[in-house]
Amino acid sequence: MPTFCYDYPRPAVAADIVILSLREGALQVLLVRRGGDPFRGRWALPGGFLQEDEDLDACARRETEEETGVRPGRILQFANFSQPDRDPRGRVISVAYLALLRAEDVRLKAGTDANEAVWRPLDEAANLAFDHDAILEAALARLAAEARSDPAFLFPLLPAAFTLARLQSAFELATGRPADKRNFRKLVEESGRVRPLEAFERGAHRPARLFTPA
Amino acid sequence: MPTFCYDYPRPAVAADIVILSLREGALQVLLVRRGGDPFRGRWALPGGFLQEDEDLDACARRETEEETGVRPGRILQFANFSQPDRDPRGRVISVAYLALLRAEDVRLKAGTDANEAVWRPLDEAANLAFDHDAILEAALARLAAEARSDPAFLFPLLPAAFTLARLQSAFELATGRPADKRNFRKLVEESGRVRPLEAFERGAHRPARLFTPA
DNA sequence: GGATGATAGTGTGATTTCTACACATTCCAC
DNA sequence: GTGGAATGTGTAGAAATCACACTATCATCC
Repeated sequence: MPTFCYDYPRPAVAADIVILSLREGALQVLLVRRGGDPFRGRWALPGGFLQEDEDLDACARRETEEETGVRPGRILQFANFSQPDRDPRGRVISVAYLALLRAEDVRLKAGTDANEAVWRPLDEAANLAFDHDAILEAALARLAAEARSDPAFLFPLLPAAFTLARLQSAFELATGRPADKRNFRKLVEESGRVRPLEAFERGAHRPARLFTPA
Repeated sequence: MPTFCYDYPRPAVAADIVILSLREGALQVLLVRRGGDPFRGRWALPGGFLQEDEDLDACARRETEEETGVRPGRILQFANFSQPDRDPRGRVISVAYLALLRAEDVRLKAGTDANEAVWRPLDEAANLAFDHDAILEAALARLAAEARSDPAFLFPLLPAAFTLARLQSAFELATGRPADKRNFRKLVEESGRVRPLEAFERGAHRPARLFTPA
Protein backbone atom coordinates (compact mmCIF):
# COMPACT_ATOMS: atom_id res chain seq x y z
CA MET A 1 0.00 0.00 0.00
CA PRO A 2 1.53 3.29 -1.09
CA THR A 3 1.45 6.58 0.68
CA PHE A 4 -1.76 8.17 1.73
CA CYS A 5 -1.92 11.10 -0.60
CA TYR A 6 -5.13 10.50 -2.39
CA ASP A 7 -6.34 13.40 -4.43
CA TYR A 8 -9.13 11.66 -6.23
CA PRO A 9 -12.70 11.95 -5.06
CA ARG A 10 -13.31 9.12 -2.70
CA PRO A 11 -15.97 6.67 -3.73
CA ALA A 12 -18.92 5.95 -1.56
CA VAL A 13 -18.81 2.35 -0.42
CA ALA A 14 -21.88 0.22 -0.10
CA ALA A 15 -22.65 -3.37 0.71
CA ASP A 16 -25.36 -4.85 -1.46
CA ILE A 17 -26.88 -8.08 -0.33
CA VAL A 18 -28.49 -10.90 -2.22
CA ILE A 19 -30.86 -12.24 0.41
CA LEU A 20 -32.35 -15.53 -0.59
CA SER A 21 -35.01 -17.65 1.01
CA LEU A 22 -37.16 -20.60 0.16
CA ARG A 23 -40.76 -19.66 -0.39
CA GLU A 24 -43.53 -21.49 -2.15
CA GLY A 25 -41.14 -24.15 -3.28
CA ALA A 26 -38.80 -21.75 -5.02
CA LEU A 27 -35.77 -19.66 -4.27
CA GLN A 28 -36.82 -16.09 -3.84
CA VAL A 29 -34.75 -12.97 -3.56
CA LEU A 30 -35.55 -9.96 -1.44
CA LEU A 31 -35.99 -6.80 -3.44
CA VAL A 32 -36.72 -3.26 -2.35
CA ARG A 33 -38.40 -0.63 -4.40
CA ARG A 34 -36.37 2.47 -4.96
CA GLY A 35 -38.01 5.55 -3.57
CA GLY A 36 -35.73 8.11 -5.20
CA ASP A 37 -33.85 8.77 -8.37
CA PRO A 38 -32.16 7.26 -10.16
CA PHE A 39 -34.24 4.21 -10.99
CA ARG A 40 -37.13 5.55 -8.94
CA GLY A 41 -39.77 2.89 -8.60
CA ARG A 42 -37.52 0.13 -9.90
CA TRP A 43 -36.62 -2.89 -7.86
CA ALA A 44 -33.16 -3.21 -6.43
CA LEU A 45 -31.17 -5.40 -4.08
CA PRO A 46 -31.13 -4.18 -0.51
CA GLY A 47 -27.94 -2.53 0.55
CA GLY A 48 -26.52 0.46 2.23
CA PHE A 49 -23.52 2.58 2.75
CA LEU A 50 -20.66 1.63 4.96
CA GLN A 51 -20.72 3.57 8.19
CA GLU A 52 -17.95 4.91 10.31
CA ASP A 53 -17.94 2.35 13.04
CA GLU A 54 -18.39 -0.88 11.14
CA ASP A 55 -16.61 -3.04 8.64
CA LEU A 56 -18.26 -4.30 5.47
CA ASP A 57 -19.36 -7.59 6.99
CA ALA A 58 -21.05 -5.70 9.79
CA CYS A 59 -22.60 -3.36 7.27
CA ALA A 60 -24.04 -6.22 5.28
CA ARG A 61 -25.32 -7.85 8.46
CA ARG A 62 -26.86 -4.62 9.67
CA GLU A 63 -28.59 -3.95 6.39
CA THR A 64 -29.90 -7.48 6.28
CA GLU A 65 -31.28 -7.19 9.78
CA GLU A 66 -32.81 -3.80 9.10
CA GLU A 67 -34.58 -5.12 6.06
CA THR A 68 -35.75 -8.45 7.45
CA GLY A 69 -35.56 -8.34 11.21
CA VAL A 70 -33.29 -11.36 11.06
CA ARG A 71 -29.70 -11.42 12.11
CA PRO A 72 -28.09 -13.55 9.41
CA GLY A 73 -25.81 -16.44 10.24
CA ARG A 74 -23.00 -16.64 7.76
CA ILE A 75 -22.76 -14.13 5.01
CA LEU A 76 -20.48 -14.51 2.07
CA GLN A 77 -18.71 -11.71 0.25
CA PHE A 78 -18.50 -13.03 -3.28
CA ALA A 79 -17.60 -10.15 -5.60
CA ASN A 80 -17.36 -6.43 -5.99
CA PHE A 81 -18.89 -4.15 -8.54
CA SER A 82 -16.99 -0.97 -9.03
CA GLN A 83 -17.23 0.30 -12.58
CA PRO A 84 -16.88 4.05 -12.43
CA ASP A 85 -20.19 4.69 -14.14
CA ARG A 86 -22.31 2.09 -12.44
CA ASP A 87 -24.20 4.72 -10.46
CA PRO A 88 -25.28 7.87 -12.28
CA ARG A 89 -25.10 9.89 -9.06
CA GLY A 90 -21.38 9.46 -8.72
CA ARG A 91 -18.79 6.99 -7.72
CA VAL A 92 -20.22 4.18 -5.63
CA ILE A 93 -18.54 0.87 -5.28
CA SER A 94 -20.59 -2.09 -4.24
CA VAL A 95 -19.26 -4.98 -2.25
CA ALA A 96 -21.62 -7.85 -2.83
CA TYR A 97 -22.75 -10.32 -0.20
CA LEU A 98 -24.89 -13.40 -0.19
CA ALA A 99 -27.15 -14.19 2.77
CA LEU A 100 -29.49 -17.12 3.19
CA LEU A 101 -32.46 -16.78 5.53
CA ARG A 102 -35.38 -18.84 6.69
CA ALA A 103 -38.40 -17.32 5.06
CA GLU A 104 -40.55 -17.87 8.15
CA ASP A 105 -38.20 -15.87 10.34
CA VAL A 106 -38.51 -12.80 8.19
CA ARG A 107 -40.93 -10.00 8.88
CA LEU A 108 -40.70 -7.54 6.07
CA LYS A 109 -41.10 -3.97 7.08
CA ALA A 110 -44.52 -2.54 6.48
CA GLY A 111 -44.42 -1.34 2.92
CA THR A 112 -44.67 2.34 2.59
CA ASP A 113 -44.68 3.06 -1.10
CA ALA A 114 -41.17 4.41 -1.11
CA ASN A 115 -39.86 1.62 0.98
CA GLU A 116 -41.47 -1.52 -0.16
CA ALA A 117 -39.79 -4.87 0.21
CA VAL A 118 -40.92 -8.04 -1.49
CA TRP A 119 -39.83 -11.57 -2.17
CA ARG A 120 -39.49 -12.36 -5.84
CA PRO A 121 -38.93 -15.71 -7.47
CA LEU A 122 -35.63 -15.67 -9.29
CA ASP A 123 -37.16 -15.88 -12.71
CA GLU A 124 -39.16 -12.73 -12.05
CA ALA A 125 -36.22 -10.78 -10.70
CA ALA A 126 -34.92 -9.14 -13.84
CA ASN A 127 -34.56 -5.56 -14.88
CA LEU A 128 -33.27 -4.43 -11.55
CA ALA A 129 -31.79 -1.02 -10.86
CA PHE A 130 -28.09 -0.27 -11.41
CA ASP A 131 -26.06 -3.37 -12.23
CA HIS A 132 -28.04 -5.47 -9.81
CA ASP A 133 -28.98 -8.00 -12.46
CA ALA A 134 -25.30 -8.85 -12.74
CA ILE A 135 -24.86 -8.96 -8.97
CA LEU A 136 -27.76 -11.37 -8.66
CA GLU A 137 -26.41 -13.55 -11.42
CA ALA A 138 -23.00 -13.77 -9.80
CA ALA A 139 -24.60 -14.59 -6.47
CA LEU A 140 -26.54 -17.49 -7.93
CA ALA A 141 -23.44 -18.88 -9.57
CA ARG A 142 -21.63 -18.78 -6.26
CA LEU A 143 -24.58 -20.29 -4.44
CA ALA A 144 -24.59 -23.22 -6.85
CA ALA A 145 -20.86 -23.78 -6.36
CA GLU A 146 -21.09 -23.64 -2.58
CA ALA A 147 -24.10 -25.94 -2.46
CA ARG A 148 -22.45 -28.47 -4.72
CA SER A 149 -19.34 -28.57 -2.58
CA ASP A 150 -21.31 -28.78 0.64
CA PRO A 151 -25.08 -29.07 0.89
CA ALA A 152 -24.82 -27.90 4.51
CA PHE A 153 -24.26 -24.44 3.09
CA LEU A 154 -28.01 -24.39 2.56
CA PHE A 155 -29.00 -25.04 6.17
CA PRO A 156 -29.74 -21.37 6.81
CA LEU A 157 -32.54 -21.59 4.27
CA LEU A 158 -34.31 -24.22 6.35
CA PRO A 159 -35.93 -24.32 9.76
CA ALA A 160 -34.04 -25.85 12.66
CA ALA A 161 -35.76 -29.16 11.99
CA PHE A 162 -36.22 -30.20 8.42
CA THR A 163 -36.84 -33.28 6.36
CA LEU A 164 -34.25 -34.56 3.96
CA ALA A 165 -36.74 -34.03 1.18
CA ARG A 166 -36.74 -30.32 1.95
CA LEU A 167 -32.98 -30.17 2.00
CA GLN A 168 -32.86 -32.01 -1.30
CA SER A 169 -35.34 -29.62 -2.79
CA ALA A 170 -33.21 -26.67 -1.68
CA PHE A 171 -30.16 -28.39 -3.12
CA GLU A 172 -31.83 -28.93 -6.45
CA LEU A 173 -33.01 -25.35 -6.61
CA ALA A 174 -29.57 -24.02 -5.71
CA THR A 175 -27.61 -26.20 -8.09
CA GLY A 176 -30.17 -26.31 -10.85
CA ARG A 177 -29.86 -30.06 -11.16
CA PRO A 178 -32.07 -32.90 -10.01
CA ALA A 179 -30.50 -35.21 -7.45
CA ASP A 180 -31.13 -38.87 -6.87
CA LYS A 181 -33.10 -39.28 -3.68
CA ARG A 182 -31.28 -42.28 -2.26
CA ASN A 183 -27.85 -41.02 -3.15
CA PHE A 184 -28.59 -37.61 -1.74
CA ARG A 185 -29.88 -39.03 1.51
CA LYS A 186 -26.88 -41.28 1.89
CA LEU A 187 -24.51 -38.43 1.16
CA VAL A 188 -26.09 -36.11 3.67
CA GLU A 189 -26.62 -38.67 6.41
CA GLU A 190 -23.03 -39.86 6.16
CA SER A 191 -21.58 -36.38 5.98
CA GLY A 192 -21.96 -35.87 9.70
CA ARG A 193 -23.57 -32.51 9.06
CA VAL A 194 -27.04 -33.56 10.20
CA ARG A 195 -28.42 -35.33 13.24
CA PRO A 196 -31.67 -37.31 13.06
CA LEU A 197 -34.36 -36.32 15.52
CA GLU A 198 -37.03 -38.47 17.09
CA ALA A 199 -39.59 -36.22 15.54
CA PHE A 200 -41.53 -36.47 12.34
CA GLU A 201 -43.35 -34.24 9.98
CA ARG A 202 -46.81 -35.48 9.24
CA GLY A 203 -48.81 -34.97 6.14
CA ALA A 204 -50.92 -36.88 3.69
CA HIS A 205 -48.21 -39.48 3.50
CA ARG A 206 -45.88 -41.53 5.61
CA PRO A 207 -44.34 -39.31 8.30
CA ALA A 208 -40.96 -37.88 7.36
CA ARG A 209 -38.14 -37.93 9.87
CA LEU A 210 -36.82 -34.54 10.88
CA PHE A 211 -33.16 -33.70 10.98
CA THR A 212 -31.22 -30.85 12.48
CA PRO A 213 -27.76 -29.44 11.79
CA ALA A 214 -25.19 -31.50 13.66
CA MET B 1 -29.43 0.34 -2.20
CA PRO B 2 -30.93 3.26 -0.25
CA THR B 3 -30.82 6.91 -1.01
CA PHE B 4 -27.60 8.68 -1.67
CA CYS B 5 -27.41 10.95 1.31
CA TYR B 6 -24.19 9.88 2.88
CA ASP B 7 -22.95 12.16 5.59
CA TYR B 8 -20.21 9.98 6.89
CA PRO B 9 -16.64 10.53 5.83
CA ARG B 10 -16.02 8.41 2.82
CA PRO B 11 -13.39 5.75 3.16
CA ALA B 12 -10.43 5.59 0.89
CA VAL B 13 -10.59 2.41 -1.16
CA ALA B 14 -7.53 0.41 -2.02
CA ALA B 15 -6.80 -2.86 -3.75
CA ASP B 16 -4.11 -4.89 -2.02
CA ILE B 17 -2.61 -7.73 -3.96
CA VAL B 18 -1.05 -10.95 -2.86
CA ILE B 19 1.32 -11.59 -5.75
CA LEU B 20 2.79 -15.05 -5.63
CA SER B 21 5.43 -16.70 -7.72
CA LEU B 22 7.55 -19.79 -7.67
CA ARG B 23 11.17 -19.06 -6.89
CA GLU B 24 13.91 -21.31 -5.64
CA GLY B 25 11.50 -24.15 -5.23
CA ALA B 26 9.16 -22.26 -2.95
CA LEU B 27 6.17 -20.02 -3.13
CA GLN B 28 7.24 -16.46 -2.62
CA VAL B 29 5.20 -13.36 -2.09
CA LEU B 30 6.04 -9.92 -3.37
CA LEU B 31 6.49 -7.37 -0.61
CA VAL B 32 7.26 -3.69 -0.76
CA ARG B 33 8.97 -1.68 1.90
CA ARG B 34 6.96 1.18 3.25
CA GLY B 35 8.65 4.48 2.71
CA GLY B 36 6.40 6.56 4.95
CA ASP B 37 4.50 6.41 8.17
CA PRO B 38 2.80 4.51 9.51
CA PHE B 39 4.82 1.31 9.51
CA ARG B 40 7.74 3.12 7.91
CA GLY B 41 10.35 0.61 6.87
CA ARG B 42 8.08 -2.37 7.42
CA TRP B 43 7.15 -4.75 4.68
CA ALA B 44 3.70 -4.66 3.20
CA LEU B 45 1.69 -6.13 0.37
CA PRO B 46 1.68 -4.05 -2.77
CA GLY B 47 -1.49 -2.15 -3.36
CA GLY B 48 -2.88 1.19 -4.22
CA PHE B 49 -5.87 3.41 -4.15
CA LEU B 50 -8.72 3.10 -6.53
CA GLN B 51 -8.63 5.81 -9.15
CA GLU B 52 -11.40 7.67 -10.83
CA ASP B 53 -11.43 5.91 -14.14
CA GLU B 54 -11.02 2.29 -13.16
CA ASP B 55 -12.83 -0.42 -11.30
CA LEU B 56 -11.20 -2.47 -8.57
CA ASP B 57 -10.13 -5.27 -10.88
CA ALA B 58 -8.42 -2.74 -13.10
CA CYS B 59 -6.84 -1.14 -10.07
CA ALA B 60 -5.43 -4.45 -8.89
CA ARG B 61 -4.16 -5.20 -12.39
CA ARG B 62 -2.59 -1.79 -12.72
CA GLU B 63 -0.85 -2.00 -9.38
CA THR B 64 0.42 -5.45 -10.19
CA GLU B 65 1.82 -4.29 -13.49
CA GLU B 66 3.39 -1.20 -11.96
CA GLU B 67 5.12 -3.29 -9.36
CA THR B 68 6.26 -6.15 -11.56
CA GLY B 69 6.10 -5.06 -15.18
CA VAL B 70 3.80 -8.00 -15.82
CA ARG B 71 0.19 -7.76 -16.85
CA PRO B 72 -1.43 -10.49 -14.79
CA GLY B 73 -3.74 -13.06 -16.35
CA ARG B 74 -6.54 -13.89 -13.97
CA ILE B 75 -6.79 -12.16 -10.68
CA LEU B 76 -9.09 -13.26 -7.93
CA GLN B 77 -10.83 -11.00 -5.45
CA PHE B 78 -11.06 -13.19 -2.38
CA ALA B 79 -11.94 -11.00 0.61
CA ASN B 80 -12.14 -7.51 1.95
CA PHE B 81 -10.59 -5.98 5.02
CA SER B 82 -12.46 -3.03 6.31
CA GLN B 83 -12.21 -2.72 10.08
CA PRO B 84 -12.53 0.96 10.91
CA ASP B 85 -9.19 1.09 12.72
CA ARG B 86 -7.10 -1.00 10.39
CA ASP B 87 -5.19 2.04 9.15
CA PRO B 88 -4.09 4.60 11.72
CA ARG B 89 -4.24 7.38 9.13
CA GLY B 90 -7.95 7.10 8.65
CA ARG B 91 -10.58 5.00 7.10
CA VAL B 92 -9.16 2.82 4.36
CA ILE B 93 -10.88 -0.28 3.15
CA SER B 94 -8.86 -2.88 1.40
CA VAL B 95 -10.22 -5.15 -1.28
CA ALA B 96 -7.89 -8.10 -1.47
CA TYR B 97 -6.78 -9.80 -4.66
CA LEU B 98 -4.67 -12.82 -5.48
CA ALA B 99 -2.41 -12.82 -8.54
CA LEU B 100 -0.08 -15.57 -9.72
CA LEU B 101 2.90 -14.67 -11.87
CA ARG B 102 5.82 -16.39 -13.51
CA ALA B 103 8.86 -15.36 -11.54
CA GLU B 104 11.01 -15.13 -14.65
CA ASP B 105 8.69 -12.60 -16.27
CA VAL B 106 9.01 -10.20 -13.41
CA ARG B 107 11.44 -7.31 -13.38
CA LEU B 108 11.23 -5.67 -10.02
CA LYS B 109 11.65 -1.95 -10.06
CA ALA B 110 15.10 -0.78 -9.10
CA GLY B 111 15.01 -0.52 -5.35
CA THR B 112 15.31 2.94 -4.04
CA ASP B 113 15.30 2.68 -0.30
CA ALA B 114 11.81 4.02 0.05
CA ASN B 115 10.49 1.89 -2.73
CA GLU B 116 12.05 -1.48 -2.41
CA ALA B 117 10.34 -4.59 -3.64
CA VAL B 118 11.43 -8.11 -2.83
CA TRP B 119 10.30 -11.68 -3.10
CA ARG B 120 9.95 -13.40 0.26
CA PRO B 121 9.37 -17.06 0.97
CA LEU B 122 6.06 -17.45 2.74
CA ASP B 123 7.56 -18.54 6.00
CA GLU B 124 9.59 -15.36 6.17
CA ALA B 125 6.67 -13.10 5.36
CA ALA B 126 5.38 -12.32 8.81
CA ASN B 127 5.03 -9.13 10.75
CA LEU B 128 3.76 -7.16 7.83
CA ALA B 129 2.34 -3.68 8.04
CA PHE B 130 -1.34 -3.07 8.77
CA ASP B 131 -3.42 -6.26 8.75
CA HIS B 132 -1.46 -7.66 5.87
CA ASP B 133 -0.56 -10.82 7.78
CA ALA B 134 -4.24 -11.67 7.83
CA ILE B 135 -4.67 -10.80 4.16
CA LEU B 136 -1.80 -13.08 3.23
CA GLU B 137 -3.17 -15.89 5.34
CA ALA B 138 -6.59 -15.62 3.71
CA ALA B 139 -4.97 -15.57 0.27
CA LEU B 140 -3.07 -18.77 0.93
CA ALA B 141 -6.19 -20.51 2.15
CA ARG B 142 -7.99 -19.54 -1.01
CA LEU B 143 -5.06 -20.56 -3.16
CA ALA B 144 -5.08 -24.01 -1.59
CA ALA B 145 -8.80 -24.38 -2.21
CA GLU B 146 -8.55 -23.27 -5.83
CA ALA B 147 -5.56 -25.50 -6.53
CA ARG B 148 -7.25 -28.52 -5.01
CA SER B 149 -10.34 -28.02 -7.09
CA ASP B 150 -8.34 -27.42 -10.26
CA PRO B 151 -4.57 -27.68 -10.57
CA ALA B 152 -4.81 -25.63 -13.76
CA PHE B 153 -5.36 -22.63 -11.51
CA LEU B 154 -1.61 -22.75 -10.96
CA PHE B 155 -0.62 -22.46 -14.63
CA PRO B 156 0.16 -18.75 -14.30
CA LEU B 157 2.95 -19.66 -11.89
CA LEU B 158 4.70 -21.69 -14.57
CA PRO B 159 6.36 -20.92 -17.89
CA ALA B 160 4.45 -21.64 -21.08
CA ALA B 161 6.16 -25.02 -21.28
CA PHE B 162 6.59 -26.97 -18.09
CA THR B 163 7.18 -30.49 -16.90
CA LEU B 164 4.58 -32.30 -14.90
CA ALA B 165 7.06 -32.52 -12.07
CA ARG B 166 7.09 -28.76 -11.87
CA LEU B 167 3.33 -28.56 -11.89
CA GLN B 168 3.19 -31.17 -9.18
CA SER B 169 5.66 -29.24 -7.12
CA ALA B 170 3.57 -26.10 -7.45
CA PHE B 171 0.50 -28.09 -6.51
CA GLU B 172 2.14 -29.49 -3.41
CA LEU B 173 3.34 -26.08 -2.35
CA ALA B 174 -0.07 -24.53 -2.91
CA THR B 175 -2.08 -27.21 -1.16
CA GLY B 176 0.47 -28.02 1.51
CA ARG B 177 0.14 -31.74 0.88
CA PRO B 178 2.31 -34.20 -0.97
CA ALA B 179 0.72 -35.76 -4.02
CA ASP B 180 1.34 -39.19 -5.48
CA LYS B 181 3.29 -38.83 -8.68
CA ARG B 182 1.44 -41.35 -10.78
CA ASN B 183 -1.99 -40.30 -9.63
CA PHE B 184 -1.18 -36.66 -10.15
CA ARG B 185 0.11 -37.26 -13.65
CA LYS B 186 -2.93 -39.27 -14.58
CA LEU B 187 -5.23 -36.65 -13.17
CA VAL B 188 -3.60 -33.82 -15.03
CA GLU B 189 -3.06 -35.61 -18.32
CA GLU B 190 -6.67 -36.78 -18.40
CA SER B 191 -8.08 -33.44 -17.36
CA GLY B 192 -7.68 -31.99 -20.82
CA ARG B 193 -6.06 -28.92 -19.34
CA VAL B 194 -2.59 -29.67 -20.69
CA ARG B 195 -1.21 -30.60 -24.11
CA PRO B 196 2.02 -32.58 -24.42
CA LEU B 197 4.73 -31.00 -26.54
CA GLU B 198 7.40 -32.70 -28.63
CA ALA B 199 9.99 -30.97 -26.52
CA PHE B 200 11.91 -32.05 -23.50
CA GLU B 201 13.72 -30.52 -20.62
CA ARG B 202 17.18 -31.94 -20.26
CA GLY B 203 19.20 -32.28 -17.13
CA ALA B 204 21.22 -34.78 -15.20
CA HIS B 205 18.48 -37.29 -15.70
CA ARG B 206 16.17 -38.71 -18.27
CA PRO B 207 14.65 -35.87 -20.30
CA ALA B 208 11.27 -34.70 -19.06
CA ARG B 209 8.48 -34.07 -21.49
CA LEU B 210 7.19 -30.54 -21.59
CA PHE B 211 3.52 -29.65 -21.47
CA THR B 212 1.61 -26.51 -22.18
CA PRO B 213 -1.84 -25.30 -21.18
CA ALA B 214 -4.41 -26.78 -23.55
C1' DG C 1 34.10 -45.42 -21.23
C1' DG C 2 32.18 -47.14 -17.12
C1' DA C 3 30.11 -46.21 -12.72
C1' DT C 4 27.20 -43.13 -10.18
C1' DG C 5 23.54 -40.14 -9.16
C1' DA C 6 19.44 -38.03 -10.21
C1' DT C 7 14.90 -37.60 -11.93
C1' DA C 8 11.45 -39.28 -15.56
C1' DG C 9 8.25 -42.33 -16.69
C1' DT C 10 5.13 -46.26 -16.38
C1' DG C 11 0.85 -50.37 -14.61
C1' DT C 12 -1.79 -52.99 -11.54
C1' DG C 13 -4.72 -54.50 -8.04
C1' DA C 14 -7.36 -53.20 -3.86
C1' DT C 15 -10.42 -50.00 -2.08
C1' DT C 16 -13.61 -46.57 -2.10
C1' DT C 17 -16.88 -43.73 -4.06
C1' DC C 18 -20.40 -42.72 -7.31
C1' DT C 19 -24.34 -43.77 -10.02
C1' DA C 20 -28.39 -45.69 -11.55
C1' DC C 21 -32.46 -47.76 -10.46
C1' DA C 22 -37.89 -49.84 -8.31
C1' DC C 23 -40.91 -50.96 -4.87
C1' DA C 24 -43.06 -51.52 -0.29
C1' DT C 25 -44.51 -48.41 3.68
C1' DT C 26 -47.27 -45.22 6.14
C1' DC C 27 -50.35 -41.82 6.80
C1' DC C 28 -54.34 -38.68 5.45
C1' DA C 29 -58.59 -37.72 3.26
C1' DC C 30 -62.52 -39.13 1.57
C1' DG D 1 -61.27 -49.32 3.37
C1' DT D 2 -59.65 -47.38 -0.73
C1' DG D 3 -56.83 -44.04 -3.23
C1' DG D 4 -53.44 -40.73 -3.25
C1' DA D 5 -49.12 -38.95 -2.00
C1' DA D 6 -44.57 -38.74 -0.27
C1' DT D 7 -41.35 -41.54 2.70
C1' DG D 8 -37.85 -44.73 3.08
C1' DT D 9 -34.77 -48.36 1.71
C1' DG D 10 -30.46 -51.86 -0.96
C1' DT D 11 -27.67 -53.43 -4.48
C1' DA D 12 -24.88 -54.15 -8.36
C1' DG D 13 -22.01 -52.10 -11.88
C1' DA D 14 -18.99 -48.31 -13.06
C1' DA D 15 -15.76 -45.07 -12.06
C1' DA D 16 -12.43 -42.83 -9.37
C1' DT D 17 -8.90 -43.11 -5.97
C1' DC D 18 -5.10 -44.89 -3.72
C1' DA D 19 -0.91 -47.28 -2.58
C1' DC D 20 2.92 -49.14 -4.31
C1' DA D 21 8.28 -50.30 -7.03
C1' DC D 22 10.81 -50.69 -10.76
C1' DT D 23 13.15 -49.49 -15.24
C1' DA D 24 14.79 -45.71 -18.43
C1' DT D 25 17.67 -41.96 -19.71
C1' DC D 26 20.74 -38.50 -19.28
C1' DA D 27 24.84 -35.83 -17.15
C1' DT D 28 28.76 -35.96 -14.55
C1' DC D 29 32.71 -37.56 -12.55
C1' DC D 30 36.22 -40.71 -12.27
